[in-house]
Amino acid sequence: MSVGRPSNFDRDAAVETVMNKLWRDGYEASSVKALSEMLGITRSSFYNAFGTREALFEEALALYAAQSPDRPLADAASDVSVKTLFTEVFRAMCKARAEDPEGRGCLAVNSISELCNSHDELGPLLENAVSGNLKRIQSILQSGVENNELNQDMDVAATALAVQNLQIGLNVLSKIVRTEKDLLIIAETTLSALGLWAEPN
Amino acid sequence: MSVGRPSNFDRDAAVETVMNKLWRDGYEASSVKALSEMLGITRSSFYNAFGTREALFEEALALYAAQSPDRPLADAASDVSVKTLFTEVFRAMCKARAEDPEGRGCLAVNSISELCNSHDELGPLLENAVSGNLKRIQSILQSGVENNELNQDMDVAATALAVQNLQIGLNVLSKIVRTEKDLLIIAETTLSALGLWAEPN
DNA sequence: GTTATTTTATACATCTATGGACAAAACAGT
DNA sequence: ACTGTTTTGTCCATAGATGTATAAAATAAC
Repeated sequence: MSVGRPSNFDRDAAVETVMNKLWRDGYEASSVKALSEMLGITRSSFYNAFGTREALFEEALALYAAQSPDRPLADAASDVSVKTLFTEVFRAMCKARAEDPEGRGCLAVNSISELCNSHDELGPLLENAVSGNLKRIQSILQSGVENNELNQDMDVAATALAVQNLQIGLNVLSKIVRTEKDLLIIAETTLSALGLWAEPN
Repeated sequence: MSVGRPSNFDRDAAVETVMNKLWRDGYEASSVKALSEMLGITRSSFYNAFGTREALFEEALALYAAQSPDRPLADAASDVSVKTLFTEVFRAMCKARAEDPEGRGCLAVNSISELCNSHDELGPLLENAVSGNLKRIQSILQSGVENNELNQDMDVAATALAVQNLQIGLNVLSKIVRTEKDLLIIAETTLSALGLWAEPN
């Protein structure tokens, strides 16, 4: 154990707890007071352990990203089928969203909706996450075109935007459309139309 | 003028002011105190004039719906081209979202993201708005199939969900994608793929 | 001018929320 | 035991937020 008085709580577990609350209730609805009480610590310990609420948000978002259903898009090997990759990722997304008993959608998308163009620090952070996501989708599509898996005429930039839009829409709509079946219909209909669905109809 | 002491402010203008603040900052970030100060009235007058914050939210949302770019979907005549209708509505949406200097997206979608599955009264209200929207899209598509304008094989229910998802996604993404051109690319790419874009490519 | 009505103004009590200050507590190392 | 380090607990001052209660003000109707 390191030097100094030992901490009274599990920091990693705390970040996860906070992530789930931010996911459910949003950023502004999660005050330092509320978070501290939920963790069973004083605000004093909170500030000492996490610095600011913004900093903790960033930690929670990083944890979320590491376990998000679209994570395979981030570390995509170049040898798998592009259609299969998208199909599987959207399948996993629909399943995860439908299985969440609280219907919280996606922490990142929720935060974009709440904070972009209104929070000075976190807004730009989320914008960067979105443009990073777009670049990954685009480069996956590009590799599919180069592999001859996708149509040579595909407008990669346009299609990437459409796929990202599908992703964001699904994550919002999953708060209301609560069955995996209906979410899958959205994903399959749109991806099929874009020429990106792996299974034969 | 009616009986009693005359009001000190323009109620209709107040609802519009509140609508714009809710649009920009969201529901929870718009306290009765903040709204009252913004309107230049006391909280006393606020409660007297509007009842509760929830009630005022409903008024603001109704005002928003009446001037929203997707309003043509609500009062669609049955004799216009379905493709043209969707194309024009999405064109107008892209234009409106890009032109908003504050990048606020859509009040309804923002509120769905913030309040669905967390606010007891407004959550269900927004859910109903979404399902009403879906029904309108669906009935427009249905009329297009019956008019032989659209493919007879079209899965109307699935396509309606996909269109609604496009709509919701665009409204969120418009907070980050700030040019009308890029928003139009998303709309055109997706609607074209779904067989719902009016112009030849 | 009196009455009824409605809005406005002020006060109240209570709770939330923030962030810093400072001392006390609990450890590791020596 | 002593030192240095880190966490904890407590207090502080200030501001935001809510909803109600009560009185005062401003009008229309009569």
